Amino acid sequence: MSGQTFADRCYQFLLKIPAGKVTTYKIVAAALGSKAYRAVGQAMKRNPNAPEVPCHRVVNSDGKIGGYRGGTRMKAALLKSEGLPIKRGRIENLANYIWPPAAKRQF
DNA sequence: TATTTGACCAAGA
DNA sequence: ATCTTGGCCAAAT
Repeated sequence: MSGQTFADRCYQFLLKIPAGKVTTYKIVAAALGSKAYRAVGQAMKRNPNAPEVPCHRVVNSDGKIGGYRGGTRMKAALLKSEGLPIKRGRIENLANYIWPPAAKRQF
């Protein structure tokens, strides 16, 4: 069962993310049971299975867009297309769009 | 096998 | 608010 690499497991997790939601590199790594937040991003750059994998839905923990193979500018445009409020290269109310939903109530 | 690399994160000399 | 530093992990070279 563990025939896949860490990167492959990341792709599967990203596929679970619904449109309009985003996640952070740290969350993905934690969901896989590791702290390799850096290895997650590395997996995208090295082998971005794109466009099969929505790697554009992964942002930084600070709500920043983070990096992208095609440029942060394009990544922001894609997220905007998903309905995410991006201001000056940053996502506002990130906790409201993060995935998986952490807080029980976020009013 | 050892070294280097990053689409990161958190804290602050 | 910004920048710097250190740490962290897996995959590539």
